[in-house]
Amino acid sequence: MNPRIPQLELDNQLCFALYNASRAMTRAYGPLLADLGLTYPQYLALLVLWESDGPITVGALGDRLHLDSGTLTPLLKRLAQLGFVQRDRDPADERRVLISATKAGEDLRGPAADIPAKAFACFGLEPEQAQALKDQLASLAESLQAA
Amino acid sequence: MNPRIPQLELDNQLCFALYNASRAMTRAYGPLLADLGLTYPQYLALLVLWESDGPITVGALGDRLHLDSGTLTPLLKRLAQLGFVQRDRDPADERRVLISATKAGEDLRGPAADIPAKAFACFGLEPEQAQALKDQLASLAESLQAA
DNA sequence: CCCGATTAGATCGTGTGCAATCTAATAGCA
DNA sequence: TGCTATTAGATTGCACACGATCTAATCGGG
Repeated sequence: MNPRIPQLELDNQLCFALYNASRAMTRAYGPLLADLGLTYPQYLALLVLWESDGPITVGALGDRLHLDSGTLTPLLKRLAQLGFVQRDRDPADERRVLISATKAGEDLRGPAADIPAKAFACFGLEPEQAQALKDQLASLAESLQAA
Repeated sequence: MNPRIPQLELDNQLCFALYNASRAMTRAYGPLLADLGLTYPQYLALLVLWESDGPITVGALGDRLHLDSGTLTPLLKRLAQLGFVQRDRDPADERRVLISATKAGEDLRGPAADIPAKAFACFGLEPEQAQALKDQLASLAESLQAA
């Protein structure tokens, strides 16, 4: 009935492969993060906080994760509710809100350190392959953001 | 202050590269699809309908896209509201809902045929690279779903 | 110093994702 | 044939994403 249009077939779409793999990855992290009481985007926010030298603004966090305040504000409020981060107005510039990990947030770092290896075990990839794939994806994201 | 834990650094995470690239891809498709009045997941649903031989159930659509009824039911209702698909109970099995593209939905196929090429132009990749990346992502998704 | 422009977050509305539960319909077996 | 188990979708609740708008605070030129 339908004339085939090869470039529209789902299995030919890089975009779908990416979309599907990304959701599969998030699902794979789910159980690992549930042990810590975190969602995947919350985990990403903590990764940024853990490697930052002191408090950072919502904007800086957003630059790093490519998320805007519409996403981050409620996410950070939930993390604060859970006791993992603090949100304080910057006295030097009252427009800004400084985010920092609390003691409880810092204490998640230890258990979290095991997660990447556990996840990696599900990838079915050699370390070099994973590295190469990561680099290709970073490069692709850059091209897409430039356009 | 913070001891560095390399395996927790954001830039070392394949998961984040994937998450970020996927969102960048969806954003890149946004303007192209807005011309047709579609969101990205709605576009994916139509891709499946366009290549299917007649009406398909919600479940079959979900199998193809790896989405459950909690996501698909409202998405398909919106597509129906827009006039692009029809939802009919299967007379042979009243539990099932058959989804089919309407005339208006079929008519989107022509303009949609240009979209993959327009998107591809933003990838900064050679066709063989894109193909290889797609295959790697499909393989990764399969490993993740198996685990 | 004042005022218009910019900036940082917050808020709102819409549309996914997804787990959990619910309901109706079919299947399958005693 | 009845009854229980299963199945297909729908519904609910929660957490993102993200465009658009709002508000308060700061900046910068005159």
